[in-house]
Amino acid sequence: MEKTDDVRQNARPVPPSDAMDRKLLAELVEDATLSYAELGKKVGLSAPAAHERVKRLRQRGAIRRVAALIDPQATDKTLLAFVHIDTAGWGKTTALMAIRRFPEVEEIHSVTGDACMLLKVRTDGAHALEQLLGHLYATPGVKATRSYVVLSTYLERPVQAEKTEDWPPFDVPA
Amino acid sequence: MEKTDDVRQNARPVPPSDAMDRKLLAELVEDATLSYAELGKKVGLSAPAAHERVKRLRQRGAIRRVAALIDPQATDKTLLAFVHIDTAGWGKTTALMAIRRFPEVEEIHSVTGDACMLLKVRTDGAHALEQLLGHLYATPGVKATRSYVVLSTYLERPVQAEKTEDWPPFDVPA
DNA sequence: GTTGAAATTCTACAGAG
DNA sequence: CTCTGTAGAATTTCAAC
Repeated sequence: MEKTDDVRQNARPVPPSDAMDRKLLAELVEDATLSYAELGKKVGLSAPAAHERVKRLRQRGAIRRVAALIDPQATDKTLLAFVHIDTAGWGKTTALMAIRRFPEVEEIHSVTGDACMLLKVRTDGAHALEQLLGHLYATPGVKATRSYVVLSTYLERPVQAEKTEDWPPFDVPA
Repeated sequence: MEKTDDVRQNARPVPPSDAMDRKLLAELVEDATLSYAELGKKVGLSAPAAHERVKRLRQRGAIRRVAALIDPQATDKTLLAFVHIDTAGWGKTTALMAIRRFPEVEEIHSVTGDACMLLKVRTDGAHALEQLLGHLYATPGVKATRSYVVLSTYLERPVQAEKTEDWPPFDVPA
């Protein structure tokens, strides 16, 4: 009947998240191959209703895209590293941004702390990382880099839909 | 007719990558909603051929899963940070691993360098990050943490299928 | 938002190059 | 190993409640 009596949906920078959308997103993050019938059953919705909401989530940009997550080893990306970069000045990032043309570069962030830029890179061995670092040092404005080579990855997952609302007290873990 | 007369499929630790598989993986990383007909057309294969190869890629584990990539803001994850952790000793990571129960934690790696562990976390603001850090400090073995808060993300993408085979000389970028 | 049915699409299986 | 063509099955999508 009513699409929804919540008008916030049209408030442009709207966070597209009510309880049901969260559940849908959580399922789709885990497995985006589900049919709308299966998806609906998991969250307690009919197929057409699930389809309608997912379509909206896509339109709003909440779902950016659906991607196959591949094993890095399948494409010979055996070495994962985080590279901290110290630059001279700030605006000079445009030259640095050129390294995104290398598929080995997965993330580029500007950060607070004792580094300016932070890269996540995945190469086929140490030599390829060296080549990449060579390009970094050849980039105008790059003063120094510090690399953190990953020994083991214990967890690596895409952005989760769930959020911890009520944080438990500190002395709980272990 | 023949499922396949290629026995290599059973050669266990096979790197699943020939030229065509790479192209398929590259397309599926970009958009996994393509039909086998569309996918085949993009890489120069018929639908059944594309289907057969993709099925193999899934069996081999080259394709781990198909996931919806969502906008962090859609689920109120406005703050991204990388947390370096210094621990006392190494094996004590089991207690630390408990923090994976928080959906805010996206990655956990052990790394070389001046830190032992590296976390990628995405929280709803600074307070939630503080809560998370509180749990970290309350974890046995955690000596200190250094957080790098992300100001801007210029690039963030899943593992790419392509690989740079021939690295260009250093003085090319800019 | 739900149910039911029609239309379209895709998947899977033949045989042939 | 790949292509064309077909049959089957699943989905998406539209209708009405």
